[in-house]
Amino acid sequence: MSSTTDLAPDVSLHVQEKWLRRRAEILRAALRAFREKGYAETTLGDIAEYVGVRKTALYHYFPDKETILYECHRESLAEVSGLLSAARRRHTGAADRLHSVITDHVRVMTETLDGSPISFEVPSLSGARQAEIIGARDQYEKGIREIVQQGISEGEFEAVDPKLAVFAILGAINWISRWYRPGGPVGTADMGNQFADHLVGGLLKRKW
Amino acid sequence: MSSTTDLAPDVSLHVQEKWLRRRAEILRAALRAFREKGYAETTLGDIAEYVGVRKTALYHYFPDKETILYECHRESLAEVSGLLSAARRRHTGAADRLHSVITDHVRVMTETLDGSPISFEVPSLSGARQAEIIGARDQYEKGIREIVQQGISEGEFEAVDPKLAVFAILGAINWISRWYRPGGPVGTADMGNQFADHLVGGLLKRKW
DNA sequence: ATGAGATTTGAACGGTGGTTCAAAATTTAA
DNA sequence: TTAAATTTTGAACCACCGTTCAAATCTCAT
Repeated sequence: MSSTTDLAPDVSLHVQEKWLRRRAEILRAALRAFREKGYAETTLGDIAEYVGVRKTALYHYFPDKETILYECHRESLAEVSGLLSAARRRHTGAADRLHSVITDHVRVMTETLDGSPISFEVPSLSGARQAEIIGARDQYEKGIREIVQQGISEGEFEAVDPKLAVFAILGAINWISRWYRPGGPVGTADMGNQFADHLVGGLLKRKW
Repeated sequence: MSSTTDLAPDVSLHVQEKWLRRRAEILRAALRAFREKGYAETTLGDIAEYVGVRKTALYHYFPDKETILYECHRESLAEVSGLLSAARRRHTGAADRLHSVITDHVRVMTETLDGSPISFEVPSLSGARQAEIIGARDQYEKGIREIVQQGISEGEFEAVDPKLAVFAILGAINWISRWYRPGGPVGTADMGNQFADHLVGGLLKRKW
């Protein structure tokens, strides 16, 4: 019947929605497995077990293992991609914009992606897919760098190397996937704010 | 002849030193391969190729792949483990101590470990080894947390959750392995200082 | 120079995991 | 209810990779 990204045109709406629900379930299970074991050590059997099927059922929804990873990446990026423009709309100053991006990114990491490890698994993608994901990631980084540069130019931030500053910020945020567990003992509703205060505060011009 | 952690007692000094040199070379190659591909995707053939031997030669020096990883972990921890006590000896204030630890840790990451990805590969260790590495890592984190707590208690730092603050700091530092490349375009001699200024500065009590 | 020891190599093994494919099972729609 | 469509399953395949082992090669020490 299906190509594994969408359904045949004559399939009923009910069947389509059921298919999409199962597909989404597989992606959720994959994300969890990748977080726990990494992509390479996760077997299709692991993912299937979390879903409650056998590994070969996954081929009804995805053509191969890598595509599952790729789709996880795309979903993660979709969550993150609007954060910059939202921060720019809401705020004019660099500090407020940066604070907003960080807070939102932490929220996405913890509430939507459940501590997604996806930032780590880029090298497992092949050729064009890897280039695409890296491209989108680099766009996001660039956008944050521009905010930092804005802060420096307007005298709000110390004259740091924006690239290093952004790597530090994104490192802190991406590392959340290493320790954050939904319902775990660490991490509260306010952690986005603490992260942002810390990471933005450290850039502000010192008043001596 | 050898057990793979040391040599037979009657082996000449010359042969011992040669053996140890080769062994160290293998560890260096492994660290590089793990950085580039991750532990799971790195084959023994990859490591061997970097050394210029065949994969089976590695068994003369290490009993299995995991032991290579374990030894990489131990070496990394050896580099990091003295940083806390050094900072405590050198400084009395929390901010100075924290600044010192961060600067030193960044230096170790970039100069000694060439951007070691080792923080990421803990789940690949089995049982007792994993517990050991996690234990040592947790000790280090705890030490940093105590510095942060000192800063809070003495009114030097904002009243943050020390655990979150330390995760942010260690995230930023560990993330270096994702973008830092020896001789690469990013990263200068002063990046440790920028990182430390940023990450410590963000904790300092605000003066309004 | 030579024999012993150290080091490296290549062949082989076995287990694992991604993938294919056809049959079985389940669901759907008339 | 029934046939068609969809979904799941299990058997099988094969490539790959960690590991073993004995032979080949190299190095060392006398």
